[in-house]
Amino acid sequence: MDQKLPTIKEIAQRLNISVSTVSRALHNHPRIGLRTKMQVQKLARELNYEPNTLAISFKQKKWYTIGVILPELSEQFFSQAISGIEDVATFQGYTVLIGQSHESVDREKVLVETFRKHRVDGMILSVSKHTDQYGHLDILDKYNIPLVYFDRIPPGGNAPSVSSNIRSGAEQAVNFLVGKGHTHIALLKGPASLIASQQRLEGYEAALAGRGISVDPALVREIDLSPEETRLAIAALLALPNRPTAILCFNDYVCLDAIQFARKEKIRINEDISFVSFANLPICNFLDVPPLASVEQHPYQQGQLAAEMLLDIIEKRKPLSEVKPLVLDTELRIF
Amino acid sequence: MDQKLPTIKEIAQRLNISVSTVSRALHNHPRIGLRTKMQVQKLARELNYEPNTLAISFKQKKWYTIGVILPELSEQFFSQAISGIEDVATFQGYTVLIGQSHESVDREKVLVETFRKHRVDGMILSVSKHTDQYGHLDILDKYNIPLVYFDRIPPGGNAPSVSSNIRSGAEQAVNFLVGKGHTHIALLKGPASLIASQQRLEGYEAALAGRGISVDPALVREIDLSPEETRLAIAALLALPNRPTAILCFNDYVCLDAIQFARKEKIRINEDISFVSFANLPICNFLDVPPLASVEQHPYQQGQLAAEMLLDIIEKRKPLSEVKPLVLDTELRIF
DNA sequence: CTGTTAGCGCCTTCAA
DNA sequence: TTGAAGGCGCTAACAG
Repeated sequence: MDQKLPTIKEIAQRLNISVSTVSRALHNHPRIGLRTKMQVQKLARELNYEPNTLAISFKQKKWYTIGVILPELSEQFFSQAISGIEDVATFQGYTVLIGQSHESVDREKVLVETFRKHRVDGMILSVSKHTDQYGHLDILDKYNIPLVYFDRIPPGGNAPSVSSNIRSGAEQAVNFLVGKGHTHIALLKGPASLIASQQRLEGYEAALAGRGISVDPALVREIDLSPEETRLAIAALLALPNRPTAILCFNDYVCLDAIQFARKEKIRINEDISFVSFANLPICNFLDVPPLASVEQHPYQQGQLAAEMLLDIIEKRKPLSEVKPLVLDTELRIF
Repeated sequence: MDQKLPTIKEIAQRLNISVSTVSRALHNHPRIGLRTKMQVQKLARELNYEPNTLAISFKQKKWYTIGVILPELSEQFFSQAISGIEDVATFQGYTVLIGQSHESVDREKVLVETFRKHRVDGMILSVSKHTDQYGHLDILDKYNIPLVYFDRIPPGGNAPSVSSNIRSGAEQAVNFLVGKGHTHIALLKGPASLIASQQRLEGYEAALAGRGISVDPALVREIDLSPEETRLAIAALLALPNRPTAILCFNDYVCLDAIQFARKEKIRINEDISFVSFANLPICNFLDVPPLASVEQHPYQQGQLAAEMLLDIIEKRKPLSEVKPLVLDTELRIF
């Protein structure tokens, strides 16, 4: 039983030298006797010495850990993102604490508090879809805990963040549909609390305007992303005197729900009504009738960039004033 | 800027008492003056005092964190599991470090080492599908770091673990198919390194034997779960003089791949060949032609149980000798 | 080149 | 009921 791990103190005693010498030898300090250095390192190896990270964290008031709070890991968008975050963090010697808000503001608050109390060095967070106040996040500033928003970012402000250019993504999608001859295009936009909802609308309107098509407000439905509201929205759209011939969905999950409901109403998918959405999740590849196209948002890369941004701040490689929100271009994946 | 967080030392100074008194007052130590206690707690509240978890971790050699290593979070089975783990851990005051092996043994090793060096209090791990040696895991014993295997458990031994009764799940599935009139049932079993592969085979054979159907070895294909091998297996099965009329797939992802390939070969899904699989992932609900049935494995609950088991060990609520591998019953979800 | 000292924040004997 | 002292493992400023 290696129960007790060796400490530098032990090494020092065995070698009859001081702990500081051991510490320096272990760190390859320049002005240290070659002989002693060798001795120390040899013994350290023999004893299987490993620095106690807990002690180091304690001393340096830094625990080389970042906290990541995402709404829902079973959404592939977020699970791919966490991979990107994890890879970068690991590479830079950090570990990743994970927490899911499950779209609950309360859980989000609790998680932020927990991570703060655990003194993580920084956080990456996608706000829950119900988050419309940000006091629990602003507070992190006071504690000097850097925060990078990921994908779902709060309105206004220019806090550090990484997100995709949803507006142009929506334009790409609508232009694609118009190119296919559609003029009656509906939009399932998300809840007002997510600025990405507004951005979808802007892109949608801009694209239509660019093609000289007027916006029919009846075709724009706000939903909370739940299957139920999606169902209602689809029902409402189908009940319209002149139905849309295409629907741009908030994301692939909404799209799957929408397709399912539409199918129940005997709509022939991508014939009677064409579907286009956001995210381009792997799941789409398994559908026999996927949406016509989906806006790729590169979650893995976004995760990487968010982690890099956060670590830049933590390690002070960049002054905070130089850290700008990062907006990534999307591209339309056509099936 | 609250830059500097208050410490008990500060409180002590302001109140002209000793740190030990403060410490005790904060902990509601029995023999402490009511007046002093009140004073201390009041000031603590005013200063927004919060114990430094880093210091406490350091002192107690315990950092109230567990490490979880899973193959792939974008597989819903594992992302649901992590939710269960997270919920239990959070509830008991622990945080969760996450790492994905991405099915690479090397990454798995690195993660185990990283977490060990970070002195996590315990780990939960699903071995990668290529893991066939366990030295990197056995070593944790020496360091007194408890480990609970989750779902993918190593052969033999009775290390603490939580997994489903795959054998009986396979029986359920095969019986279901036999009930539908199938006698020619193929099995896509997984790699030999996963004991769950063998368990599938056992259940498959037992069920067939029970129904008086002889096992045709040509119908049992070992695959590594990659789409490519799935494709080859399907091709091989279709090339058989008398094709199977049903296929039991290793899990839903394999099943989706299999269905996709079969469809390309003009097979009518669940008519020419019926498909049944394991996991019952949410994704199945979005398929217009899902497998006929899928063996529900309750990943969320399994995650919870694994976390509870691990925390029982960590907190020594149970002697290690009493911690037995836990095998959960599955149930067949019919679509 | 190496040793001594002090301290990070907290808890826990041991004394008073 | 309270205080003083020591120590967890490591680093770093200050001395030789």
